[in-house]
Amino acid sequence: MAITIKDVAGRAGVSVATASRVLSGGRRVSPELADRVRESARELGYRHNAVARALRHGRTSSVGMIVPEIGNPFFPSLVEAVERTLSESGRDLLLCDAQQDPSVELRRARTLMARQVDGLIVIPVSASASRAALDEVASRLPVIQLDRFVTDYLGDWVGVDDALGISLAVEHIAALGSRSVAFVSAEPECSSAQQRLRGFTEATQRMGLLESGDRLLGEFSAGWGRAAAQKLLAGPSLPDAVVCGNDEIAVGLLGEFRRARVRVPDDVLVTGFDDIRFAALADPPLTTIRQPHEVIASECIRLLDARMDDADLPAQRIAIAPSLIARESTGSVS
Amino acid sequence: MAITIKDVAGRAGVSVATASRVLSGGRRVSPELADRVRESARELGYRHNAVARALRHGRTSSVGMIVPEIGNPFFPSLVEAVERTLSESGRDLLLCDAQQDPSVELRRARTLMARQVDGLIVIPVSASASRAALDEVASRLPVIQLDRFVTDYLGDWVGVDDALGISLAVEHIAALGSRSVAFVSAEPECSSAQQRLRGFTEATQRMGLLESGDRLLGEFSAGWGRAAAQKLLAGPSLPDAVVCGNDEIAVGLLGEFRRARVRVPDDVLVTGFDDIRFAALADPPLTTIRQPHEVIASECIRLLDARMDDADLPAQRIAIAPSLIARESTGSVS
DNA sequence: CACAGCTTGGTAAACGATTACACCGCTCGG
DNA sequence: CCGAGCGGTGTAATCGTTTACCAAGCTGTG
Repeated sequence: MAITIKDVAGRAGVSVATASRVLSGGRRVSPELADRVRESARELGYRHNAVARALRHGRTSSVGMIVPEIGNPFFPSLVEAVERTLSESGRDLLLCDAQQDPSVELRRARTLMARQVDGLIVIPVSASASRAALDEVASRLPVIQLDRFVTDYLGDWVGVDDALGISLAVEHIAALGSRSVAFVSAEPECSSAQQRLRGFTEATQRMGLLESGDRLLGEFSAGWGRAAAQKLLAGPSLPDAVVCGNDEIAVGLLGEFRRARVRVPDDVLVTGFDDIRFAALADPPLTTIRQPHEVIASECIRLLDARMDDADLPAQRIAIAPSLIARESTGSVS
Repeated sequence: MAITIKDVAGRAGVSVATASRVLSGGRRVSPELADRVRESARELGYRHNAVARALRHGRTSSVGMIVPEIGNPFFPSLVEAVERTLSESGRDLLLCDAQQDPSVELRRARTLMARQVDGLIVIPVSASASRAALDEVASRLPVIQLDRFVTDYLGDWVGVDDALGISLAVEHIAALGSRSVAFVSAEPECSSAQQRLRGFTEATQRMGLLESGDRLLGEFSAGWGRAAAQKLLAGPSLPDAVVCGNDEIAVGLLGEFRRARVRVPDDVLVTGFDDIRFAALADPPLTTIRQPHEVIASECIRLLDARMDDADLPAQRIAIAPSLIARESTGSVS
């Protein structure tokens, strides 16, 4: 068995209470005893047992996080930012992957609750089907929705202003002279998809642009971007610009356009969303909407802490403005 | 306060022992009492407390994992596979990011130990500087090194056979007629970089290829790929092929070649390593070495479990063969 | 000089679950 | 008819820590 505080106390010739006070800084302890305890702990290689401490305190100093699918290149950067922010206050992250499945998401939420995490950060898989998990958790724990939210669910949320982001993209291509524009995104299953769609509709109307072709809604993947490009190519004429719901779609689309010898940006402008690591490396480099991960993560933790402080705080929804990163896919920089 | 097993027992009119036996299946309990307990638990919305259970059992049913940098696109897929594999046996993953810094890595290892994880999976940041963390942990916990390993460290490891992978790439480009080949990779700071470098040296010698230009060693990033491409372009002549240490480097290199109007594969062949999500979407699609994540993850957990079973098992090093994925960057499929 | 008040240490009770052990009442075999 | 054995239940110890409470000793003041 590992060294416990009892062993440390024994070797130092003090009671466990004193040892505990020295090691986790409760009350004052006389210098000589404190030294003896520290020395003894060092000699024995004592390490505190966070499980026992958590049981006693009723807090684990850990936060759970459920992500729809960690393999999706946008989420790791958010996870990284959250993990870093938490570590600044000495807390750890328990990460779970929902495998894009609301029932897995619910199971994960339950095990995280069982592990007594102090709070939960959820990027919901679905705007509707994730409600069950959130409801169940929220009755017992502080929960913050990150990035995406559940429709009509009254809870805290922090994320990027998706509609604004898309409108930045639309304004950008309009300013470059585009008159007709297509939208390739995901079915409005999660809030991001919904808000981006709404943002697109509103912005195009506001700016008096022609919507060319149907809105092509599939999923947030390069494969869908490819398929959508084929649909566009099969149509009577290409739009002046294609606004994509995320970068993966845009990258897939660019690949298909390239294969079909459609030149970007000469023949058609293309924009993405998220500014994932590879957006700048695409061919051509992708104009996109950047999400400020660090800000989003730190607002998320701030909100979580506020909620932990006061469960009766009114729900907050914090939408953070993204920014447009102009690259060659919308302008001949070369 | 939350509902405890005491509340459940009280409401069902039985002792906590009986309630516990019903709820976590210890000894047999008479059907009527069992029903009463289950009913009472349901009515009260009882959820067990995994912290208390862990303290009692001395096991947490959780595994820690330390990753050099979750933002690096190769790691999330490994994390995903590990998480899924663990969840099959009802265990959770505590994920930590080492921020590419061995001292952060050590701190993370310590907090994971404090949390009493049942085992630890480490992708070491450095082949030398990560030793301290591993030594400290290994004396108390089962540890498996994943993907990378520490030099001369006697511990379990599971990963891909890096040298073999590179030799696959070299043989591939040799078979396509290349006579001169450059190697662009990272400084041999971690074992992957070391093994890939060794694999390159051995394979080129074995096949009698000319090594063109110096080996260009920087870091595993697209930025370095770009810089390396510029160095190659500045040289007297391009090699027939460039073998890259990973996909990010290759993608950066492709971008720079494109800008310089060097045609791939016509003027020069390029290969990557890892088969990250974006490899197939690069321009041209990247020939690369695929790592079988699922196999690696499941072998990793198998080894971890074996180690947990018997701490005295001799150390195992499991190198899994990768496979070559041929795409257009080494052949004019179009 | 006596006593209030402060400091410092120890004793023991939590935290929530599991489980060794004791006990009770039944059944069944001799 | 008695005792052994067994199935089912409760009591209480336990996991490692923190901390409320208590006691003892010391200081300083009226």
